[in-house]
Amino acid sequence: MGRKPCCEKIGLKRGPWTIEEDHKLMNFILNNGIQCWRLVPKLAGLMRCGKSCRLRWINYLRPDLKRGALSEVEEDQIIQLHSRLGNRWSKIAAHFPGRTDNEIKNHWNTRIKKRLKIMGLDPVTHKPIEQREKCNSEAEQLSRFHSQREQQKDLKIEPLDTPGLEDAPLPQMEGEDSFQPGSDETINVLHGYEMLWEDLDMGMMINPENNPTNSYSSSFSLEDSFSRSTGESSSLQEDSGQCWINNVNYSIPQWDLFHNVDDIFLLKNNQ
DNA sequence: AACACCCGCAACCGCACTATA
DNA sequence: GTATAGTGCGGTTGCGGGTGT
Repeated sequence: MGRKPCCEKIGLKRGPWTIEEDHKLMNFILNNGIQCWRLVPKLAGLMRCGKSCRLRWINYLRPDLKRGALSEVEEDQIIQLHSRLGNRWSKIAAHFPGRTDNEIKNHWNTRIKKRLKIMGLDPVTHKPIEQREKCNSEAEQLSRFHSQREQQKDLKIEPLDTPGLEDAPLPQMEGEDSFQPGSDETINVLHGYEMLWEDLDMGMMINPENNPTNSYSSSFSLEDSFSRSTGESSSLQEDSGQCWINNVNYSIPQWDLFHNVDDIFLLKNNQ
């Protein structure tokens, strides 16, 4: 059948949002609520499609968003939920107030997936990967590890698809025999693998977060605005937020005034 | 200092689902 | 029952910053 695009695309702006656009969208929604996303850009004076506005609001401008890196506990919960729900990110995100499906999806794809693979777990099924596949994966890891080392030493290395590796026993965890895909025991297995790998001095590979690199969006951040209104400041904000403050000067709503945002929007929508 | 590569994240795209005429 | 509009969701892409050489 083929649906029409949600809006006329000619002449519409794409790409990163500017502070002015954020400001317009925020002001409009706070004053009028959300009734029809298609009308939002027109009424708010934005050259964007409704879909883009919706996404920007949900993923970035919503006042109840929780910013900052996901904690290890949250990460474990995501793994648990993923084992039950699969890639239903919106359902998973529903368990984390203030987190967006996009954020969780990104985190899964960039970190958790790798972490599980390195631990020998299939990120899709949460089952231990087939022995051969696992060996290959281990071989890959070892290959990278060795090649980095050997590159430093400028030495020739042996090929890694040696029979010895294939015959190597898989790490056996307690209760692994009774492992059920999708069960909560996934977490136990994860912790078991972590301990094992840490014993092998591979902790840095499993937990790259041990050496985190602070990243932040150059776009407008509500966390920054909150910090400014409350005087709170994290180390991250001192770097990014302060820089932002120094360079941008415009008024934004005081988010701590909106204790129950849902009520506000429901009220608007019911009018 | 310059370049290449890697990684994380915001944003886009297209399909699916639901409501409605 | 069918077509269409609106919205939600998941997969993918591309940009920008960080890191290594």
